[in-house]
Amino acid sequence: MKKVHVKKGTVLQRKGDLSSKVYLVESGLLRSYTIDGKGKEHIYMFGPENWIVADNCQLNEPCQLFIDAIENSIINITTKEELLKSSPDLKALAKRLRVMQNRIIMLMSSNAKERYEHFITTYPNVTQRVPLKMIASYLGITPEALSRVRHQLSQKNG
Amino acid sequence: MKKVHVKKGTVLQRKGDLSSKVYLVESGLLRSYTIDGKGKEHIYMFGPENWIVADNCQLNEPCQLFIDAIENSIINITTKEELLKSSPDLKALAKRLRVMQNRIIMLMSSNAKERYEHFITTYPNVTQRVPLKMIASYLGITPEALSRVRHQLSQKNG
DNA sequence: ATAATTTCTTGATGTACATCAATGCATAGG
DNA sequence: CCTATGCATTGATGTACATCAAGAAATTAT
Repeated sequence: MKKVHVKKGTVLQRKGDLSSKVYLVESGLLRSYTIDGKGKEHIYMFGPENWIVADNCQLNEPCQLFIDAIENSIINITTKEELLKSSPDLKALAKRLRVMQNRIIMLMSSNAKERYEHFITTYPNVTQRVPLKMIASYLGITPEALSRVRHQLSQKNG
Repeated sequence: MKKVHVKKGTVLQRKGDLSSKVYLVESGLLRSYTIDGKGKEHIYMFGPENWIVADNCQLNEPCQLFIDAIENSIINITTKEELLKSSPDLKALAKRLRVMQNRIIMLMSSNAKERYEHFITTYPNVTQRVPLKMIASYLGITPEALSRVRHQLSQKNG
């Protein structure tokens, strides 16, 4: 747990970094965000005082978010390994957080087709077991829109 | 930790219930969802085998989600109190999960105006400290759209 | 203070998806 | 088995928001 002062504009983490840390904000304001395929920024989270900012990615996998300071800030930095040592229950929750993070990013940056493709790769099992209108409801689109997306995709793939 | 068999269609929790439980799915498939102001359903999560389904609401506050079984299922039911007893660290994470849950529901069910109103009540501090284009980026809309929403709102409130 | 850059606003136009409506297919219950 | 209910698809139309463009206001740097 290392305390540091960072200036407005300081970049703490870049998408693709491997050793993603956990930032506890003491004062100031952090921000985490992604950049989508079209180069558009999507803010995932603001981190004001007492907020925890982190990328819920797999340990040792390239992370997804940029994190920077948008005000001069005082923050405490920890590693995920350290946190896991002190409370191993977190492991189960980490998966859950990861799923939710991906969902939020998907909802902010993907169109209907991308959402559907994301779903069938994430939940290959579930896809076969529920009516399409439920998948549409999960994706935040209408059954009609999903039907048209599927038609489009089936054309393309034969 | 009580193990129960539930039939397809069984409702385990209704929006507004006070004693929201945690459901560990052993086999089968659960679903959690909200119903928005227009009566439209939005699926928050599917819970297949080994998934945990729960409403990340405050203890003793009315919950937000409906939970039901969409296949015959075997599930283990726990209370949140029980979980907190066994690992008190969860408390900090619970807040985080709650924020994320609300965000997901907002992204699926709210238009630009509702998103902005939701933001200023959730982050009254942050609103004053960041440029509007960042708020727009957080809300999943364009700065132009946010500007028009704000214009609309200022008309109404004087 | 002045210039340079960024932010915010406003208008015109475009588009992805929603909504509404009708029809053919499944699936379940009597 | 037949009927009823729900599901998926397709077409026509509507709409909220995106995109593009330009100018005004505010902020930052020199």
